[in-house]
Amino acid sequence: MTRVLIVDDEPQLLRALRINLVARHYEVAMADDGGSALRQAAQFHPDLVVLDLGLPDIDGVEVVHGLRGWTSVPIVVLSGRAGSQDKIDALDAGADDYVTKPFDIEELLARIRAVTRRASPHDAQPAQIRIGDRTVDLAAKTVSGDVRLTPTEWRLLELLLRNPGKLISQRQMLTEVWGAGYDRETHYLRQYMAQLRRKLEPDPARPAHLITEPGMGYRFAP
Amino acid sequence: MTRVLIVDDEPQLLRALRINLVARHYEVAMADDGGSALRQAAQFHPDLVVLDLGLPDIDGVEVVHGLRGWTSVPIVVLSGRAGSQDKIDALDAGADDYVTKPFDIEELLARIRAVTRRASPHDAQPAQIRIGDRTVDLAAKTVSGDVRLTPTEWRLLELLLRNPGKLISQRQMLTEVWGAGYDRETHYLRQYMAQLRRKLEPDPARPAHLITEPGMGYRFAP
DNA sequence: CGGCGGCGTAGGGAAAGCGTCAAGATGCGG
DNA sequence: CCGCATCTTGACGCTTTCCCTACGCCGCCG
Repeated sequence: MTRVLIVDDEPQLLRALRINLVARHYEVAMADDGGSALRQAAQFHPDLVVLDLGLPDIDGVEVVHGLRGWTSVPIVVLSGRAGSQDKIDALDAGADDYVTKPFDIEELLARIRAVTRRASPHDAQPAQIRIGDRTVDLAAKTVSGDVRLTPTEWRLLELLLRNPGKLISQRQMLTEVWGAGYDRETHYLRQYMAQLRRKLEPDPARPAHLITEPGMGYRFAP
Repeated sequence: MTRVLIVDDEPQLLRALRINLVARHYEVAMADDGGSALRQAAQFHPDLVVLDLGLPDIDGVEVVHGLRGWTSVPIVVLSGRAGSQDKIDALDAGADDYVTKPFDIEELLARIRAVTRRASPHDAQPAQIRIGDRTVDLAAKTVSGDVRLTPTEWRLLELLLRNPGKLISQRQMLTEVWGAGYDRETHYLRQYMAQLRRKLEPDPARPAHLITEPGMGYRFAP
């Protein structure tokens, strides 16, 4: 299920979008200014952000910058301003698409489908991954043997499993799982890596797949 | 250099786009109907396709289908038709963006940058460097043969490997790895270069790739 | 021949980083 | 309002890594 964060200061537009998206089985979160948008993005971890440029507190382009500092989530910008320079600024700041108001809701949905499809090609690859004697399915969010993981554990595990063999730095893990501003909280990592090892490793005391690289980060060894 | 295939049946628009793209250091190929577009795409292997919907032979949406059958190259559609249904059809066929004529050339270029930026990190293949019988991957921070390096060793090795064949002065190594103020601590270098040789060189006593230039610095010989 | 500067090797103590246990917040659904 | 699951925070041994000192080797030059 695709998770969408809608950011707009007009309640009726917010409401209209939410209804349309929920009807199409999107999971929706909402924000009505730039500050709460950035906070929501860190907490909600959307797969897509629909962002109005005309916000009461921060300029929309700044919100794009703020998001791009730590995530590559697709961003579709809405705006009343139809000028070319506005579009260029938003796109070059890191937005993926730019739609001018008033817009046709069906067109917006098609553009949402387009950027979402482009951003998630990893759904095509086999989602079944073996860790010791357990099997993890990232798409179905299941682990064999009646093991259950919390949302945070899933985000952390997914990040590691999507980059098999590659070292993931502590900074990257912290910003991608907990959001920007958490780069120093390294003991969150120790805490949750320990949990994952307890739940997944055959011998949690001697991890064979979720490997620590001291001073740098962690690595998933297939 | 990004390779772009432009498909349009109006010679003057074709020409205008080519000039603008070449000026921005894109590599450009052109086609003026659907058939030659598909043929060109197969031969030229573009990183981006700019596609006019109104072609003399095949409908543009069919061209999108034809391309999507075998490639995921980004497609930006141009069209004179501004109706929502046209946009939806093109986007759902697999296009990444839809621009209605007449359009501002700068806006088109910004949209080209946006879709290219989104698609390009995909073809990033691991940069592997050979040292003797070992293979080093700087991105994944791995060395073949179960060799592990410490953070300081990685910083030092990375500096040398990113400048193959080039002499790196002791001063530069010390300031970049240990920070300003450590210019005199040359014995740190001896210490860690010895470690790297032990871990990477086939015969650590006779280094063939991590080479000392007495009194000056060190050099990586590929 | 003997001092000297630059280099390579070895080992030990200090510090930073890590794993673990445990308990205090927090949020959610009943 | 309470209980439960989850997320934070704190404290304490243990391991890895880093920093530092000491020593041997080699070529150069007086």
